[in-house]
Amino acid sequence: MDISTVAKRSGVPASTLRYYEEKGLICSIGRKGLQRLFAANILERLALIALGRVAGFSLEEISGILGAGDNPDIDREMLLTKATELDRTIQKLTAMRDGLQHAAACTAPSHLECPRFRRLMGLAASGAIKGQPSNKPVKKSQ
Amino acid sequence: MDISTVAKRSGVPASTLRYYEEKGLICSIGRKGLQRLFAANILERLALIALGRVAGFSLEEISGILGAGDNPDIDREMLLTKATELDRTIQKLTAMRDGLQHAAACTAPSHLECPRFRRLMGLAASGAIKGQPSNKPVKKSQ
DNA sequence: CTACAACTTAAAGTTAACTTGAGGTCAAGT
DNA sequence: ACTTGACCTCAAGTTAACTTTAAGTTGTAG
Repeated sequence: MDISTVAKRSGVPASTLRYYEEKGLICSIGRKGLQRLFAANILERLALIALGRVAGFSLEEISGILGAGDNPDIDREMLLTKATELDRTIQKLTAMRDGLQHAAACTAPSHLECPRFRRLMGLAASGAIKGQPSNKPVKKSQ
Repeated sequence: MDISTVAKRSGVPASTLRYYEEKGLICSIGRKGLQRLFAANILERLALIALGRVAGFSLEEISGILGAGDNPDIDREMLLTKATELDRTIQKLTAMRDGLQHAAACTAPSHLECPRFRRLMGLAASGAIKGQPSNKPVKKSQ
């Protein structure tokens, strides 16, 4: 597949694909002239990268998790650490989701004054602030 | 409370507090000379902001959710939209957490070849790539 | 009352993750 | 053979979210 095919099928712009290659997150399987050629499994890898991004990992961390090369043997302990980290995040997000849902339905004048909302958020927020707030959102794709 | 007290108690640096105030995410309740004074509930608000950050919302979005002012009446539909968005994220992260945990235990040469891993990730990744990948990680706090 | 540590503002600098632009190459259709 | 459009590289630009720095002000301990 050439780069524009990958771009079309994955939704990831060609410029980003080149950037990812430069960063070692993906690699082309060869060239036809100057044009990069990618294997079919690149789509899967891009999906995993996207997934890592929404999980709040940096490209560097993702590179660590996925392995910069192809199938390096991976630090299993690190994987478990990431899984645990993710688990804490999931718990917070769950509380936040519930909080948002409740806030949408709640009749309290300000949801900051609703005890239910406060309890839900308190759950999530405890530790949120001293934890590692490591996400930074980006322009929405499209 | 003065700014350094807030900083100490919340873990959010004073420079960030000033930045958040400038952006309208928080507001000081007054001044003693030039020094900002904050109400006690600022800590709660900061926790909510931190929470929003790990949920992948931008400061602007958080400002929208929390209300720029104090207790404006909020767009309930937007809250539900955010909750739904969050729910999809949670599902992806859950699949990813399970995938990571499995990968750590799996004996397959590369987890990219382990069918269980692929199934877990496939679940999460479907839509991840065409969805709105709106997270961007940041330097770890501390 | 004076020193000074801690605050203030405004502006510039930093980082990650991209995107854009200029200038060049090349495979493919006519 | 020649044009064309999609690709290439490399460098510079962009954005969000901060941090740092420079220069100035101030509440409080001595």
